[in-house]
Amino acid sequence: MAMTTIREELKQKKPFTRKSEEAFVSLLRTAELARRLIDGVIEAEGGITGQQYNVLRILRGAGEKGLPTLDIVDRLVEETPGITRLIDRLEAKELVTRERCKTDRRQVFCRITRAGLSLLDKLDEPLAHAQDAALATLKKKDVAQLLELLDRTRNGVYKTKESQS
Amino acid sequence: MAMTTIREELKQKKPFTRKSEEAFVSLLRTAELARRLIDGVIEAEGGITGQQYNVLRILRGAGEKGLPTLDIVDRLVEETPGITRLIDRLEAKELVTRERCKTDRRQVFCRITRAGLSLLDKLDEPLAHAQDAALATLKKKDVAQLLELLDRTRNGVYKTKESQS
DNA sequence: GGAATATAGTTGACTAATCAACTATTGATC
DNA sequence: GATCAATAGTTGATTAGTCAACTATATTCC
Repeated sequence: MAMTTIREELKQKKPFTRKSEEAFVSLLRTAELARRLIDGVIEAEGGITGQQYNVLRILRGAGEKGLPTLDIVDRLVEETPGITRLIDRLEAKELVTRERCKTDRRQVFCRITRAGLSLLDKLDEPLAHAQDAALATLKKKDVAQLLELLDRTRNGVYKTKESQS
Repeated sequence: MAMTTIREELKQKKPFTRKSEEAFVSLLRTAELARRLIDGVIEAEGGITGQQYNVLRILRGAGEKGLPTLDIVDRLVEETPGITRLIDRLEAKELVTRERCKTDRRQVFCRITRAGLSLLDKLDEPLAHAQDAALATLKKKDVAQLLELLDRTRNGVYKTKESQS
């Protein structure tokens, strides 16, 4: 079966009256499916959630010295106010460690553990495979185009948000 | 300030090694921001969540006879197993009614109320405004292109999911 | 150097999402 | 027409997300 347009997929009788609405719905729907695909792989292979994986990736990128708790939030794909408890869970699984900073005792530095790193290693290949497969029908040029359009969309969303406050 | 690429936005030091990963991250991030923008408008103007709004829209489209509970799930932008309690909340707010079907007593038909319809009416304009504003920098052709690329991405995700099972 | 303010993070209360197990009803099969 | 399986929806238990209030530490500025 070949599902194509967002309208067919959501079984809508009438076409969208506004293209901007159609674009929003399609964007949200596509991202939701992509997220479930990725989270499924992460859960199956690593036993952690997508958010937890995202934190581990950020901490891998941060290296030896780690990162203060709230700096992690800024780098998350999906921001959350529940960062403390998210990291609690990662600490319980011994995938990260926390240590209060000596020069500024308000800050708590988070670091990824050896076990965390090897969990990420284990996930690299299956994730790459799923992502490549999902975008296999898009040519290089198409992916570049998609990236550019998404960049512009984000900037538009930011501007709209600013103009509201 | 002009945030542009996803890499800058998430403060990544190194560029993505795979374009497919970059596309996934950008897609998820962009959709997340779009969702928060839309949900913010819906919450501010209507006092309901984005999911609840989505259900009301579906029931408006279904018309007089309403729709069985589980048929709503298939039409949701973001599927949820919590449909029963989602509709419980809408019923508590008197935005929908439920009635057991007489010919098949397993099914429960959900219908939008007068109050539900007028809440949707109230939201139409501010939502259209926000969506149009967010995509204002994209030309007609760009939006069409974005829609097409998202359609193809969804199909790729579906195929990948199938091949996993 | 002491009061006011800002920053970093945690906690509690509440709401919502998820998964599995369950009830009720209908349809299929022999 | 009794049994077995399928469908429609609900409920309970667990986990996770959200918002506001709070503690502790650091900075500012008179």
